[in-house]
Amino acid sequence: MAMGVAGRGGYHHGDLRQAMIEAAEAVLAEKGVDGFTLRECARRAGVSPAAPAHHFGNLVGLLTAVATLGFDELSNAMEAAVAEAVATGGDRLAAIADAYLAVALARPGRFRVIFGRLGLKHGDEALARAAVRAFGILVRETKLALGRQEEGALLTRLPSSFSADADLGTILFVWSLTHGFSTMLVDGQLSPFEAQPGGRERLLKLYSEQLVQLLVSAVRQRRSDIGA
Amino acid sequence: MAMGVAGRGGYHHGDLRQAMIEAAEAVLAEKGVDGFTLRECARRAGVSPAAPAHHFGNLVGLLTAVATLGFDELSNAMEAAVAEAVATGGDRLAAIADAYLAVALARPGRFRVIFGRLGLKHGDEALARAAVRAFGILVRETKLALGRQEEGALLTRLPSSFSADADLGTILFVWSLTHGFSTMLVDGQLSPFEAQPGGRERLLKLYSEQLVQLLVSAVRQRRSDIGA
DNA sequence: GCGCTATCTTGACGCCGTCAAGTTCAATTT
DNA sequence: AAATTGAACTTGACGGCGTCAAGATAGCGC
Repeated sequence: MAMGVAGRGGYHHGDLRQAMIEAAEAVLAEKGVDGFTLRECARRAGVSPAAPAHHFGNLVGLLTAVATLGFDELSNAMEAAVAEAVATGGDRLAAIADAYLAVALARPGRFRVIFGRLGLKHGDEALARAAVRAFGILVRETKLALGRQEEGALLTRLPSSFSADADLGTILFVWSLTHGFSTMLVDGQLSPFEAQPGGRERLLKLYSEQLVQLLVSAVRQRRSDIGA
Repeated sequence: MAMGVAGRGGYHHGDLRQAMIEAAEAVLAEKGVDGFTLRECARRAGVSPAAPAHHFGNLVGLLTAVATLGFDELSNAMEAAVAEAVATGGDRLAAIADAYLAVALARPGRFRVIFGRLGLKHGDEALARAAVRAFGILVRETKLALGRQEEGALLTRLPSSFSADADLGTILFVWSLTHGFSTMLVDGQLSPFEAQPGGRERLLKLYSEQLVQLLVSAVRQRRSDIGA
C-alpha cells in the first residue's frame, strides 16, 4: 500500500510527490514558466515521464500543487509582515502590500503559475483553501483599516459577504494596486524604467514610499467618506 | 517579388500575413492563450505549418505581430476615450482607465498575449513603437492631470526622462491600479465576486464609480502635495 | 517569354503530454 | 515466514507540437 518514509532507493522513489514539487520550483526558477515541462521535472526527480501521473494526475495537477504552496507562502509572508508592522508601529496594510510584492519578486516563475492562469485545477479543494486564506488576510486588514474589524475573524469559507459596496470597493482598490504593480514588475512591463538611472531600486522605493503612502491616505479618506 | 493583392488562389496565398493574424485572433478568442498553436492558425489560413515562417520567423514572431496590433488598438481606444471625455466634460484619466479595462475585457486572449509575456520578440521595432505610443498616452494624461502638460507632445522615443520622482510615482500608481484590476478580471481572480449577487456588473460599477473617483482624488491630493 | 526569387509544400526531426500494459516491491495478511 | 495484494514505477507507443532543410510553384521585372 503505502511505502516507508523517504530516501531514494531503487524502483520506488520514496517521496516522489515532494521531489516533483521541488523539481518544479527549480525549473520555474531557472527557465521560467515557458520552458517548463513535466518531463523535465520528472527527469530531475530521476523518474520516468509517466511516474508523476499517479501523484498529480497530470501537468495541471502538478502546477496546482505548486500554486497551493505558493498561496501558503504568500499568506505566511503577509501575516509575518503584519506582525512586524504591529511591532514596529508601521502601517499594516502597507506592510502587506510590500510582502506581496516581495514574494512575487522572490519567485517570479511561481507567481506566474499562481496568477497567470496557465490553467490550474478548477475545483481543487486544497488550492481553494489556500487562496481563500491569502485573500482573507487582505480582506481582514482592509476592513480593519476602514475601522470595522467586527469579529476580526479569519475567513474560513468563500469570500463571504461584504457589509457594503464601500468595503468591496476599497479591497479592489488595494488589491488591484498591489497586484498590478507586482505583475508588471514580474512580467517586465516596467523594464524600461529599470534601465533608467536608479534602476529597479528607484521603482521599489517610489512604490514603497509614495504609492503606499497614497494608498494609505486614500483609505483614510475613504474611511472618513463612509463616516465610520 | 511581392505578389498581387489578395484572394485565395492556388499555391500562393495572396496575403498570408494578414490571414495568419486574423486566424490567430480567432483562435485566441475561441480557445484562449492555452490551446493556441501555430499549426492551428496555419490550418485555418489553409496553409502548411511551415508557411508562416517566412512572414513571422516563428511562433513568437506571430504573437509579437498580434501584440503590436493590440497595442495599437489600445492606444486608439484610449485616445478616443480622452476625446469623448473632453466632449462630455468627464475626467480624462478616468476615461483612459475605463478604456483600458474595456479593451482587456473585449479580447482577453489577446490581452494575455500582450501582457502575459508568453515570450514576445524582445527587440522588435514595431512592437516597441506601439508600446511606447500606448504608454505615452498614459504619461501625457497623467502629467496633464498633475498640471504640467509642458510641451504636451506625444512621446516618440523611449520612456523619456521624468521631471521628478513624483511624476513617475503617480504614473506607476495609475497604471498599476488600472492594469491590476484588468488583469485580475481577465485572469479570473475575481470570479468569486462575480458569482455573488450583482455579478461582474457590480464590480465594474464599483471600479468605475468608486475606484476611479479615489484615483482622481488621490491624484488631486498628489498635485497639491507637490505644489504645482 | 525567360529567368529570379519570394512564397509555399513536403517530409522529417526531436520533444512534448498522456495512456495502456507490464514490472517491482513494501506492507499486510495468513 | 511465506503468500498476497495493490500502490508505485517503467516501458513503449501515440498523436500533436514547433522548426528546419530541400524541393515545387508562380508572380514579377527584365
